[in-house]
Order: sequence, then structure tokens, then C-alpha cells
Amino acid sequence: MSESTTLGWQDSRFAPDVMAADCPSRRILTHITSRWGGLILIALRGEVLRFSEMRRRIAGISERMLAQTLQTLEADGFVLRKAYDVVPPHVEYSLTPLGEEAAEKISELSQWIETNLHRIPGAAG
Amino acid sequence: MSESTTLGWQDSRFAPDVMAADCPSRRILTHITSRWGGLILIALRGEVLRFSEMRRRIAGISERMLAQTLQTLEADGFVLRKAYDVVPPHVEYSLTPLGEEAAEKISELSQWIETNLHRIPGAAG
DNA sequence: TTTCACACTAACATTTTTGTAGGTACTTCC
DNA sequence: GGAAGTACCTACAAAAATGTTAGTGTGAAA
Repeated sequence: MSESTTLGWQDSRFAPDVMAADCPSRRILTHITSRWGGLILIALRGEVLRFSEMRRRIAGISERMLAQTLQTLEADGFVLRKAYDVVPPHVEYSLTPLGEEAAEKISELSQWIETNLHRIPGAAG
Repeated sequence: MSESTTLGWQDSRFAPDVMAADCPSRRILTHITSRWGGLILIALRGEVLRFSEMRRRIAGISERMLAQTLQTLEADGFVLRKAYDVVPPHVEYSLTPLGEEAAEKISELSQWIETNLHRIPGAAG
């Protein structure tokens, strides 16, 4: 028996590692850090938004990518989709508790960038 | 004059905003969250690494993408490249203070993913 | 003597990502 | 009556990202 018996899966030999090419954590990381994934999570923080409203807030995203990325994040368990069977269609998107946690992290990154942009040589603004 | 005279650029009308398509902060965000950008920053945290050593640590990255992404991060001011004029070539990569700050943020994200992977439905592991 | 390592670059091929245009079925506004 | 809005999907096309291969010039190890 190893020293930490109750948390056997934390054995470093089996612990998730993004540096490993085929570790599931790498897939999740790419989803969250995909071109639109992060912005969607940020936009949804603490809010319930409809498809079109999100599209307006995230400048430059196409309908196709919004729909596609939302599906990925929903499959991961970060986004909750709630559809009302009415016409015209009404669908509400929000974050799951898990999604809120993830969103907090990329928000911190994007906020750091925004407030430190003037220190970043590679930024023109 | 506005209320906060000494920090005029923080006026919300001019503050950086990743939700704006052409804001420089969006470019920087995509660099850091690019497929390999984040992993490189994470690998370099608190370390001085040579090209080949990095390539070994970041499983799956090709020479081309490592070189290319390093150049982008160097231009942004996150990575420092130090070349010694010897043969065979010897080049050392490290993070600038700015890079360490950025790396800390994505590290927090990736660590959150690694430790919470078991809660993420979309992950097979 | 052959092989490997080093830190890349350039050309080319492929894969992935992203965009565009059109369609759906119905309602409300003008 | 026509346009716009809703939440998408599906083909198709274009663009971007990424991979593959080959090559550089030398030194050290097998």
C-alpha cells in the first residue's frame, strides 16, 4: 500500500498531466482555451444568455462557431442548455457549477491581460 | 477632467476588452491560449530550458510548432531567448517576469483541470 | 566510420478550423 | 404584404494551423 491510501488515484503515475499528449486533461484544456471557448465561458459568468444575445456580446463570432463551441462545452459539462418549446424558439444558456469554476480561471487570465496590456511589448495598444 | 485624473486610460471607453474583436488584448489571449502557447509557458515556469529539452517535455509538439510558438511568445515579451555562439548550438529559453505572471495564470487553469478531471463529464479518464 | 545530437529553417502536404450562404417554421412589427 | 427576429443545421469554400521531410555544420560518442 502507498502512503496515501484513501486517494490512490493521485499516485503520480496515474495523475492527469496536460504534458502527456493523450491525457484527457489536454483535450479539456484545448476546449477551454479554444478560440471561442474561453470567451463564451467569460461571457456566461453569472449570467443566463440566449443564443443571439451571446453572439452580440462576443464580437466577431459566427453563428456556426457559437453553436459548435457551445455544444462542445455542453458535452464537457460546463454549459447548461435549456430549451423552451415555443415559437419563435427560446433557448437559455448558463454555466454549470463546474463551468463557473473553469470560467473563473480564464477570466483571471483575460483580466490580467487587460490590466497589464500596457506592459506587454507585443501589444500595439 | 474625469474623476480619476492620473489614470485616464482606464476610462472604460478606452480600456482593453477581450470581447472586442480588434482589441490587442484578444491577440495576446489567443497567443497564450494557442494550442502550444500555454503548454510552453507552463513548461518554462521557474526553469531554464533548451530547445530539445522542451520538445521532450511537451509531448506531441513538433519542432516547427515549438520554434514558431516560441518566436511569438518572445515577440510578445513573455519568453527570453539566450543564444551562445558555440558549436553545436546552445540556446537557453526562460520566462521574463511578465511571462512568469502569465504562466501562473494558465498554470492555475491547467492545474484546476488536472485535479478536477474526475468531475468533468466530457473527460473519459 | 557511422550515427546522433544540437537548434533550427524552408518547402510542401495535409488536417483542422473557421467562414458563408442558404434554408427552416413561425411570429411580430411596420 | 414584406422584413426582421428566433435558434439553429447543412453544404460548400476558404483560410489558418499543423505536420512531414529534408537540410545546415560541427562535435562527440559508438
